[in-house]
Amino acid sequence: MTDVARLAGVSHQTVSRVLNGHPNVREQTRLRVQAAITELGYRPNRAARALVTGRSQVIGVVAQNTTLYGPASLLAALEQTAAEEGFAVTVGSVRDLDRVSISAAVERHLAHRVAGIVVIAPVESAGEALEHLPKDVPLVTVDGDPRRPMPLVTVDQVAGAREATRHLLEAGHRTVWHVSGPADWFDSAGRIEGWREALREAGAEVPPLVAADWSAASGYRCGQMLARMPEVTAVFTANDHLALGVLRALHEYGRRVPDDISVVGFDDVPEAAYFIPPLTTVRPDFAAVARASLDLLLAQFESDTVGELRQTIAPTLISRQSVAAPPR
Amino acid sequence: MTDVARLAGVSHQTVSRVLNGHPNVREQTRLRVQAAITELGYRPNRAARALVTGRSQVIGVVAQNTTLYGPASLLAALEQTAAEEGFAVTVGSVRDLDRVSISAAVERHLAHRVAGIVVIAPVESAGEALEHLPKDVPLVTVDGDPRRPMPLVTVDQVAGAREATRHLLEAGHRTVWHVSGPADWFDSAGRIEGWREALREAGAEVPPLVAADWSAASGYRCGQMLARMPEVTAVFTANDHLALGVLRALHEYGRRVPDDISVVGFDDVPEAAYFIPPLTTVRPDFAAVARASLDLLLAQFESDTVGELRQTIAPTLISRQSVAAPPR
DNA sequence: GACGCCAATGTGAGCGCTAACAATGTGAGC
DNA sequence: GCTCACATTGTTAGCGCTCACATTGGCGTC
Repeated sequence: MTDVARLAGVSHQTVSRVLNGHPNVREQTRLRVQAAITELGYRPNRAARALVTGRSQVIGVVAQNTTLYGPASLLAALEQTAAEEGFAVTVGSVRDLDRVSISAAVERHLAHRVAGIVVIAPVESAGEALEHLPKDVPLVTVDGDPRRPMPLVTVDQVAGAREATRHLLEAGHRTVWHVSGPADWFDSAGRIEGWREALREAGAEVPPLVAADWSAASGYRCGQMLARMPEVTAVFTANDHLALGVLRALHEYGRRVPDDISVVGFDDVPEAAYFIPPLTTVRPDFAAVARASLDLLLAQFESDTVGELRQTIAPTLISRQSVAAPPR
Repeated sequence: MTDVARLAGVSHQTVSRVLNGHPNVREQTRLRVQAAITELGYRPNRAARALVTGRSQVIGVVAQNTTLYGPASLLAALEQTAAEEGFAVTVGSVRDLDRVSISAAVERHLAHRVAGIVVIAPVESAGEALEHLPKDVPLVTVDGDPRRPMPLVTVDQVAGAREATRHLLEAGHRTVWHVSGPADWFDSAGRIEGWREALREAGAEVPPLVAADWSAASGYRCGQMLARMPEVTAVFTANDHLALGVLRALHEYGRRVPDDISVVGFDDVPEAAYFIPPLTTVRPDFAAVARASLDLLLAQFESDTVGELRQTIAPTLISRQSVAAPPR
């Protein structure tokens, strides 16, 4: 920086002002400084800036399994959005979403003086951890516990599930079965709730819940059960991979989709359109979630609004060929 | 740090020594300092350390589309491995893998004074960019151009493809068709090469290449073509999503898998075992790739071995039910 | 007992930057 | 022409840490 200043014939402070887009710099000076920067290939040291300002232009993300489609998409969207705002993103993935692991990951981020933290905390066990975190950095939870008083962005699971279920009822099915995600995920809970609500609203009978995890494997096992129950004509699965497993089981038992049984998934993974048959599913808007999360962080940077701030992102039903009227 | 020093009754330098595990500190002193750290909830400021040492404990990753299964898995594995070594990972995703975008992403990482950079550079256009990068930071490419003299870690695409093809030939097929990935990806090129080699070695006829991209959609379109060609009895697709598209097309045209046509994929995505039928595929070892990449970086930290260092990770064939003998 | 050696600790400087304030220059207004 | 306000630039002091070197004390050696 000193070199740049010397070459441009100004003080280092003026260089700093140019770098930070300070208003009171003469146009001519600015150009001279920029020329010097280019000529020397100067690159500001963000570590030094972080030291003096106490905040780096980095946002920390805490997530559990960034291999799953949902978290991976969200992470990518966050990175994209953050980059647009001039922030870098560091990932702190975590083996389990328990209190100790989350605290450790947050501590790691704090040691780097990140400007803010996004915690993807979709399970029960994460909730408590978040309340006991140091309060000295803006924090937003995604898919977190709706009952806790923290800045939170979530996909509207209830609305999505309700829409999926209603879609099946409107196709003429008397009721809809649900293969749910793991019991401790808020996503599961929300989807179950939406499913139940839609059934109740329509006055339909609520069949027993079929509990699974998120994997195609467990979907397959549940599918083997459902396939042998002739009264099952419509299934809403908590995600697309479960749907895939169900589809395969139904196929093996010779039950045709959608002729004999209709299936709706959740997530709209890119290959859902190429399942056999193409899957009707619910698409969450990850970009919007990322945008909202970042906005909530940015808002906290400006004012210290410790907020009950909350954003809910509505998902969209994507209609394909896995839904039809029930057999008569 | 000063506070900790005062509370422990030592100098700030001694605190620093304890923090960095320096040898010449009396055990008793170390304990006193650690007690003070705990009591005050002191957390070292890594930005300050980065400033004085000129390197932060952060590794920058440049990648294009971290939503795809391969890159996402690799990123997660890198993060995991880096964490074990005490490094954080920041992601710099990039819209296109051209020279300008890559340079910009690398520059962003350099501004943060990352300790090293991993570039996931699976396409032709990335190669040139990498040679013109500033040399002042250790850098490793993953899935990059094998012809360029840089530290490189790759999955052995050729070996994987050869194994997949041979597996089909050994099942009795006269030849194997290949649905390839995008032409400018090294992954595609390697898989094509392995496929050709295996056919030649077996003295089998080499059918025309069917070129696609990585998506299930394009697999579906290629599948529609292959389904109508009665002489096609075995297909090796460049990834599992292509296989999914092919499977659906074959299904629609009434060609049974594996009875009429056998299919092998590449990647072993988690749901591949639940395709209809379960997909025989080739599984790359992302954890090993991550490990090797990090080792190559760490090696560069220690000595300034500007290396022709190169690591190739062999993938494994996972045999499921999408392969059988050809119809007679 | 003087000496040297080494382990353990302290001291001072400075990494590259920004914040706060000080010091200039410039033009309008009288 | 002088003053004042304001735009522009410079100066100084750290941010929290590590590095290089200085200092202290204990112990073995001759």
